[in-house]
Amino acid sequence: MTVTRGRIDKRQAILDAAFTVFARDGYRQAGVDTVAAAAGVAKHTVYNHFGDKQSLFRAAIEALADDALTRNLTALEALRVDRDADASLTEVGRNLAICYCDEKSWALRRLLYAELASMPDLQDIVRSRATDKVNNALADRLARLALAGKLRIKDPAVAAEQFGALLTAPLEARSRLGTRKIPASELNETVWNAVQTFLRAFGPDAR
Amino acid sequence: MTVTRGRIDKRQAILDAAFTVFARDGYRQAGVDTVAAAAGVAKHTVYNHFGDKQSLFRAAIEALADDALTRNLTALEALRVDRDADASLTEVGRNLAICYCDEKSWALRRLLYAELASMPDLQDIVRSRATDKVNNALADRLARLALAGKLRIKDPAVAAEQFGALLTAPLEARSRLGTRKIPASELNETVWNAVQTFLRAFGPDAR
DNA sequence: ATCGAACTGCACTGGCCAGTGCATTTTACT
DNA sequence: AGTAAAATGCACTGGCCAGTGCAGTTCGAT
Repeated sequence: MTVTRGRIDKRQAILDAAFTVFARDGYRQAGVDTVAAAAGVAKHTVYNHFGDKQSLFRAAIEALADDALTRNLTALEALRVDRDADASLTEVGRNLAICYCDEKSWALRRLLYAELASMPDLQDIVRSRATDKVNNALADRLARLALAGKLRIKDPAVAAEQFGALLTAPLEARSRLGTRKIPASELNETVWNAVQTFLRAFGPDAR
Repeated sequence: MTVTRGRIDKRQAILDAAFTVFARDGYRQAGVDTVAAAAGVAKHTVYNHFGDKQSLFRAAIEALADDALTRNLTALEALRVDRDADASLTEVGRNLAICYCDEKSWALRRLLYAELASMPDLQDIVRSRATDKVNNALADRLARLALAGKLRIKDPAVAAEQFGALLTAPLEARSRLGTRKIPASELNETVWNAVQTFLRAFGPDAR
């Protein structure tokens, strides 16, 4: 049915395996042999599809970024004008926190950080494919809440930046850069702290 | 005068060179030969002092963390009860921002992130030597401001965490993980944004 | 002046791994 | 059934680098 189905399947299998192995071992430590084995594929096949190790890595990062984007955009959908700001922000906060603490997200950030020096463009790729879009979407939704009189916001972009900051920075510290799983109660508390502070600063009756 | 002075000097030279080279090339990519050359020392001397590459790396990280601690604690000294909260917070914010954006700080975070998987204990070392102490010191000072009626804070630890979040997360994004130098005007603006939001949430006339 | 510890220069081993070549087999499509 | 593209298995090269061994030199202390 599908054209060259076997080929496409293998490509995806390699991509998945590459992510798993790179996330576990890191880019340098991971061997192409290991990736091939994890994908159930001959090493040659990997090279046939991706040319060299670096291209494979890039492809894996890009796929990961796209995946993160859709998950984050979905998380934002809980932020609606027709809802109570407090409850809505809390739910979005929780959703975003869960995305942020996902094992895949941590792996992506780790790999990015680690190879920042040797592949500086990777960061731009991830930013333009995921981070920026999520921030913009969040700013858009905050702007609508502000228009509806539910928030007092001068610059939606700054507000979005700070909402993200109040969420992610504490999560980063508390999860110890992703090496510790945050218990649900602590996660909820962190989200609650972020939302409370955000609302004190930007809520409808903020000074 | 000093016992085995020559030895101590070499040790420090190696440590400095190790930091420079590791920061530039990354732990894996950096060669011990390169470090030795940068220190003006024979490779054997490096092994005499530090045993193996990993121990050298750990020692360099620890020295870096200690250095960061003292710089950050100094930065906090601008936060005084006898000053205007706004001006005081802004100055501390600026000081901390400068520490955070320092090339050494970025190098430390990068190396930490990159080797997180292979040396998980490094993070604990850095946290206990630097991060935690800075956060505690900040929380202490905020508590004194609160006692003096200049801030409305329930939990100083959370307030400190969030002040840090409002500062560092935007800086991380805007400097693109340290690969871009933030112009002074933008840095000031970021600090100002953070302080304004913090004061709206925790200022004396916050709701 | 002498002794010993620390340092040097150089050559070498052993392991790791990206990437290649080739002969063979499987798969997809006609 | 036949064909070409894709995949496989395996052996191999070449480069990189941590760590060692050794013979000789410098330096600080007594």
